[in-house]
Amino acid sequence: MKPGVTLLTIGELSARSGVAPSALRFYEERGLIHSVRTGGNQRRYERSELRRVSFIRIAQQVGVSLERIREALAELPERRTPTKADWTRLSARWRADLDARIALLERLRDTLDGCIGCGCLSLQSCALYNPGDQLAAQGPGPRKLLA
Amino acid sequence: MKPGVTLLTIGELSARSGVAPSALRFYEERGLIHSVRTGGNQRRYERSELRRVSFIRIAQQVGVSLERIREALAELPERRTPTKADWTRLSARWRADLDARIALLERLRDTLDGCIGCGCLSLQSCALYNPGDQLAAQGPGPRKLLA
DNA sequence: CCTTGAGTTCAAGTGCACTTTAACTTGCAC
DNA sequence: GTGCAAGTTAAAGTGCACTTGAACTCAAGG
Repeated sequence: MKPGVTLLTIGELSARSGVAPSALRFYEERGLIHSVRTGGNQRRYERSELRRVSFIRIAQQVGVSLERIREALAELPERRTPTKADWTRLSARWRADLDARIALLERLRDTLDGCIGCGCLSLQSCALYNPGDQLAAQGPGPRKLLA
Repeated sequence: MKPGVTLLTIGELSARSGVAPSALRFYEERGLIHSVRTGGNQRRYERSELRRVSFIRIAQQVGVSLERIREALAELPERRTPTKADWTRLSARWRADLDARIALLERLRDTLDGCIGCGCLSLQSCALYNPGDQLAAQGPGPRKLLA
């Protein structure tokens, strides 16, 4: 066994990432991660896939859809460990989005208290709910939350 | 017509809140909002319901589930405009949660850049992904994201 | 060898948050 | 009083992110 070429089984990747095997297969189906196959058709994962999986989970935690994550990961080299430049590109792309989400959360936190005194959370005047009618204009549904 | 008792139709509430009528009926079915009925069985909403709807949408934007929102709203007086104390209670309840979500987002934003240099996003060492193994221990699935 | 736990595929099922459809009724404007 | 947009219900459908089940194969220890 050549050192450094230790591939992970799906069970091992699952254990190390905390993601169910079924979810890992699902991610692969959707093109978010990749595997090589053994002679007996079993999946084997390179260690770099662990990094991808962790990235997927982190992004999900903050509400990014799998499709958006797939797009982002598609810009990383398909099977090789990403370089500094790869991560920098991805980071820059998402920064505005993350900043916006942070701002929204902070507004909610700060305004929940603030509104208590100001009679807020009435649509006409609430700066939180109605920052330029932008939110309402985007239509209903959780589908569009990060659009 | 007594002044101050202007009830809203579902269409009006929809227009003012930016939430589809079907969603409003759905919220009512789930006990998040309430209506009174006309002789002909049509819904009429008090103005205070507008405040509830806006609250629902804001909370959804930051990833709170309808069930959690329902619980929160259940602590507000069912049909009456909430008092300062009502909002304060609700705000205090959610504060820790919101703070945690903000912290996670900020960590992702700051660490995405940081990890570029530190070889991070490998599960062993990444403080973002693995703050005390807490996230992984919570199991997979977007269902539990805010549990 | 043989057992057994881990892995495989494909199809169907689940939970959430709604939307759509169909068939029907109300209520305001003229 | 009549027309028609806006309202009503119940049931089925949709999109996302998975999970579960059935039926089967692989791989490593005793």
